[in-house]
Amino acid sequence: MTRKSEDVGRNTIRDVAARAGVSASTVSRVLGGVYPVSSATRARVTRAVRDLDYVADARAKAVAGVGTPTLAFVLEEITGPSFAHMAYGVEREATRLGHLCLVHGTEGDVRQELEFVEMMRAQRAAAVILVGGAADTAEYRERTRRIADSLASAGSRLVLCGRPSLGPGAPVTVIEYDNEGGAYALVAHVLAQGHRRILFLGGKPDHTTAQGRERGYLAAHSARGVEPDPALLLHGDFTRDSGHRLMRGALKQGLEFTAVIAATDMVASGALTALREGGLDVPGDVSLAGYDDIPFARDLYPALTTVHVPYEELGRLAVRTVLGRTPEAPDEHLLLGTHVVVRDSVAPPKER
Amino acid sequence: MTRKSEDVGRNTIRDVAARAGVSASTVSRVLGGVYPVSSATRARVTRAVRDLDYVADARAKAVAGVGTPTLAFVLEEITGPSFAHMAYGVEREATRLGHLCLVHGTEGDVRQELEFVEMMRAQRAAAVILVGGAADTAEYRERTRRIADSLASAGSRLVLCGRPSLGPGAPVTVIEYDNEGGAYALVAHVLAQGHRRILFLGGKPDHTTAQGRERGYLAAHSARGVEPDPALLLHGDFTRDSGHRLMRGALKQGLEFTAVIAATDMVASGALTALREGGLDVPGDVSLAGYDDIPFARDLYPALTTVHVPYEELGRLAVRTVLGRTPEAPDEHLLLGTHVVVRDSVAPPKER
DNA sequence: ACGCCGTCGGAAAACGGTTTCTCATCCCGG
DNA sequence: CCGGGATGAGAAACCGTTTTCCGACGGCGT
Repeated sequence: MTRKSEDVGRNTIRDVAARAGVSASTVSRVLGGVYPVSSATRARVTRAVRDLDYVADARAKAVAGVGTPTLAFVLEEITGPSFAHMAYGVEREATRLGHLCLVHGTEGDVRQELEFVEMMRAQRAAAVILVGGAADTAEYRERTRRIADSLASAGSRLVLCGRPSLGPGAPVTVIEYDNEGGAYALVAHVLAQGHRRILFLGGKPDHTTAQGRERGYLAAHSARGVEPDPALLLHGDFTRDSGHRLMRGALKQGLEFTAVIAATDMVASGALTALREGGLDVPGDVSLAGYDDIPFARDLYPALTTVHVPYEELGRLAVRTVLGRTPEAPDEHLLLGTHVVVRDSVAPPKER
Repeated sequence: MTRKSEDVGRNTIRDVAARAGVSASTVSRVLGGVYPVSSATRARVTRAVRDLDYVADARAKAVAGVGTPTLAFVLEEITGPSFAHMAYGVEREATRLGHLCLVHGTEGDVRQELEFVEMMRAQRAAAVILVGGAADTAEYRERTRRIADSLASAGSRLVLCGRPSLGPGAPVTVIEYDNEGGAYALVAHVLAQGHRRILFLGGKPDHTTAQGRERGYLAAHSARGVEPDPALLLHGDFTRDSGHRLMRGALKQGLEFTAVIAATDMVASGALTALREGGLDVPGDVSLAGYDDIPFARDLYPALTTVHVPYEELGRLAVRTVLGRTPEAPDEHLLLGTHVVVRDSVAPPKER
């Protein structure tokens, strides 16, 4: 049962051909499947292949124009739980469809992103999926537009996931979730409980994801006819530590509020700890809500009310959509829904 | 300042050569860097390259024997926080060293793992990093040994990360952390607080990571001269839900214990919620500890005492080590330390 | 007996690069 | 005026596949 491994080693199709006493073309044909080849020859070839433990070089196949192209997934932070779920969706769908999946973290650095995209162009990747917000400046649009064009010209397609879309006509696929809508619904829920002074622990001011959530916060207020106090609008980033720091600062500063909305569950998680350290009970003294619905949200104490974002589905959809398109297809836009998950961290404000 | 993009498109080195009025060899040399080429020619070529927005096909380069090989990272569950940190380490170190990084999730399925390894062999990947425990059966060893050999023969090297190592002589690099030692130290800590009946929420019985932690649990007991009650040794898996279910079962069943050790922080997280649902205070009524030190551990309430595992470093080391080796190098073994992180979830048992 | 067609397999050209060989200049000293 | 070493650049071979093109061979109908 054990394989004759006398002769293993990095070997080519010609080695197989030699061992089977046929030409390289024949080996290729046997392996390829369709071309008519006599069963005797076929047997000899498959035998040789097995003996040598031969696997065709995928890169050479790629050059010859066969073989499935790779696809690339680019995010800011691999360790973020929400990004991890997108990555999961992308990877699962990619392997389901038989594609390899490259991954790259940019650490929010534009230069790294650019460099990586260039490498993907060289790899002739099927698609490059860029995820996560960005500063939506004119410079961003121009730069990303150039990326999209150059990828398209190299035969790859750019996918923007939760990123600001470019002007119309760019060869780009955009997959988004209803970011602002989720925030709106969440804040509306908190307002409906009777809260009127809601602290917002936001992200970076020029980060589009942060901006969208902030817009939702504001829109929900004005829909309800309440004027939000600008002093309650804080900025940091999407990390746990930011939430902790911001919350601690707000407490020390003596800000008045009865509820806190964190821009992400991570932020909420840090804020929760800070509240606890400040001796405050959640939701008894102050209500708290997050965004993203990461798996841990329900194991926090109290279980965190938050907005569910279909991250995995977002990833799956990104690859499914892009693999159907020709690289030069015009821009298209998909929007997935979000919804509030009500748990235990939001309650009506205390009477005073 | 804008690029003349009249002529972009998937174009080859020959297109560039034609436009610059030189031969393909010359273009290659200009791009390659070292070969002497007159500055006039060089200028013309670089100009043409820029005009066409040309990038050499990385796959073709690979076939020709230049270009940096890819490396692959295989894990069970991409979304697991500890795995995510390893992935982060691997990816960071890979890009630092200029390598691309493929990622693949097996969902614990041996067939998927095998298929993927075969693809990596075809890709002529520099290394395949397999992470996460496995059932350490004879069949496992034989299979993995075969994988190692076949990868080595294709010029790739296998890295086992937190996985049972094979017999000596296998062409494998093994990077581990002190799994059992961490569990030992943690349980010793809990015993030192005075606990004598410690519930263990373990993983799958044949999973080596789970086994190691279980061994640590037992060893710490016997070092202290206490006989652990076998009824306190439960099995599940490494998920949050498993912890929740197991804990709920133990409570319902009326098991007696004053402390709980969970096989992972995720398990602890589920267990914590179950304890709370059961009206028990942690650590007032029962102490709780986890394993992995995921970032969330300190935002649980109470902050979770756990064992820190240097996951990111593990990943970085895996890459750094393997890229220095020739594929056929004999087996080598690295062991990283772990340590207990004392937080608030463990206290002395209640007087009774 | 002969032409034709279908089946099978080899030689050679592609794929997009790099690298080795080879050759034409140029510049210099003798 | 001529030999010779740099210097620069093209032609051709190569990397490992696939695919096109073509030839050989056997069977069949007329």
